[in-house]
Amino acid sequence: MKNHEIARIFQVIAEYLEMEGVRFKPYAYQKAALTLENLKDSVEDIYNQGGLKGLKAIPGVGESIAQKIEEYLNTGKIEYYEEFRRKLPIDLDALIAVEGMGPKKAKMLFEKLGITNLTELEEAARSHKIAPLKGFGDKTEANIIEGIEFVKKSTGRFLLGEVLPLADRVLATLRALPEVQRADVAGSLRRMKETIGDLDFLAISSQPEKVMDFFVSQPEVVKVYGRGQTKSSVRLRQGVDMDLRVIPPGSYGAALQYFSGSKEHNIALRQIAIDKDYKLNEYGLFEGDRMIAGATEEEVYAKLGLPWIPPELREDRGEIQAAQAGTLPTLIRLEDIRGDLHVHSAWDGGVNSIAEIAQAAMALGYEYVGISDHTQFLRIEHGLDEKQLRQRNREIDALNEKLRRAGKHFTVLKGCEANIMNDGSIDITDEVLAELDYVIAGIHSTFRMPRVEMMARLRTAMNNPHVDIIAHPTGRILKKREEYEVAVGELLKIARETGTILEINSYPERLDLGDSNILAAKRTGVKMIINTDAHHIDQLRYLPYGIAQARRGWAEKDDIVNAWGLKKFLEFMKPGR
DNA sequence: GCCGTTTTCGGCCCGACTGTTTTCAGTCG
Repeated sequence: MKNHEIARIFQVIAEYLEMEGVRFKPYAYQKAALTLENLKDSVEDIYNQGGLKGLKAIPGVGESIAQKIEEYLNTGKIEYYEEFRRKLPIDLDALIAVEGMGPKKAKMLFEKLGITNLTELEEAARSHKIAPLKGFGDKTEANIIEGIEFVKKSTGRFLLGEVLPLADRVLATLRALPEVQRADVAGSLRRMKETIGDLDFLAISSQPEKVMDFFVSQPEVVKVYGRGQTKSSVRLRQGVDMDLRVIPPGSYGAALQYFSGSKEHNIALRQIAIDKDYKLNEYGLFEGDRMIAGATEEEVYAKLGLPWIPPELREDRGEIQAAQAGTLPTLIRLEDIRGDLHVHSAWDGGVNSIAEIAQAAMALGYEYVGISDHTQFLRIEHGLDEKQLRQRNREIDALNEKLRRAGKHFTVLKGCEANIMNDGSIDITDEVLAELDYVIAGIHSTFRMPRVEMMARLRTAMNNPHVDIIAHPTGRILKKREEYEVAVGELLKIARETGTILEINSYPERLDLGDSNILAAKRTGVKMIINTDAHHIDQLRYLPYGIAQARRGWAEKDDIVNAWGLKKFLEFMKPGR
């Protein structure tokens, strides 16, 4: 799909415009980029069927942007963008990925020091060339160095949400090949880790040659590292490396186990094999020279005296002991989820109407959906004030009435994503909060607060009898920003004491709480909720990423409040309303 | 550059914070 390519270009155009200090236009390009990113249909199809007029029907796309899409579809480039790149030939994306660096600073550093990329930025910062510049200083320079270090730590890894759709596509194509009897994804992707280094595929095939031919000649391959009988490695245009191994059927389970990892889990498993005088490797489980298991994972685990362990648990975090004791958790599944409670509507600048959201949620088989628009503090997100919240509530009431009359067993809940101010207070009056079905509260400003103050802030918010759920509790942004100063142990204790639910946010950059915090929450007896934070109905499909985190954190149905029916869910909300 | 149940022009993207300054520019949500 060209949608993503064009969205990316629009995003960079927005940054270039920002750089030049142009007002409002960046917003228009950003909005168009967001819409394209989430569009279900390909712009090629839309253009082929409806021409320029069809493109202009896309929200946020007008005359000028439609023409640029047309230009890209016809020529593969957009001259407006190329012009910017000639004028300011810098790796803008990489530079502003550094926390604290924005388009303006990037421009300044290019003009004064000729900095075009991360390496040059780091060199300049380390040799103290940046601090003396007007508008910069020692702290900015130190922050840049810190930011670069964080970015470097996470380079080479991709978000689960970035690579999973890609891997699914490759896997589906592999499985469709007549020469392939079986194919699976292994590695950290199978374990659904939040970030992925590279993709490992395994296959059984009677004609490995043909499978390898296919693998190395996929349209997105830009580099072939190697092509052999049993293993090939390639790099895709998206920057991801992929391996494919063809495995003999008798070893397939052992190989799947071995290449799924984690390394720590495998070491522990091999130790069990050694204790039984066996040997375990990627070819099978051996007693002396005799293979006693290998075709399936189940038989490998069984011969080691263990039930099959779900890949998400394979981190040597106690899953082997639990398996031995027969106490493995029954992990939460996508099918268990009854509703999504963190969804933004057009009321706060999201894309879709509440009716559209309800429709989409029903199509996903949900029993309820909660609208959680931003509140007034977040002006940029068009946060609602009390009056607007009430207006919106009336719309929801009317919609519920309509659904009821149509005989639908579906409920739209009235919520909000309120802001936790620096002192822990909420930016909406108690009176209006009490009129909602539930309240999510989150921190959206002043992240660099010292730990003691941050915890006091959170404690105050969680003690508020109207605050039911804390959104993205640690504030981390994967590959971009560390957690804010949260003492997770203390947070969990307060959550338990106050009956506050902690969110598992499914947004691919967040996945917050993360897996180990989820496990800690479960052990503390804190309830959680898996939400998408969707700003567009297509983002309701982010939920599996949150489910994956929850599964990695050992969560079961009982731990997750939106796996409960509506009545039980509502009864669990605080009695402050 | 987009958009319209007040508008085809004039709004939209505001407010807090940080780090730099001595009144403000840049960044972030």
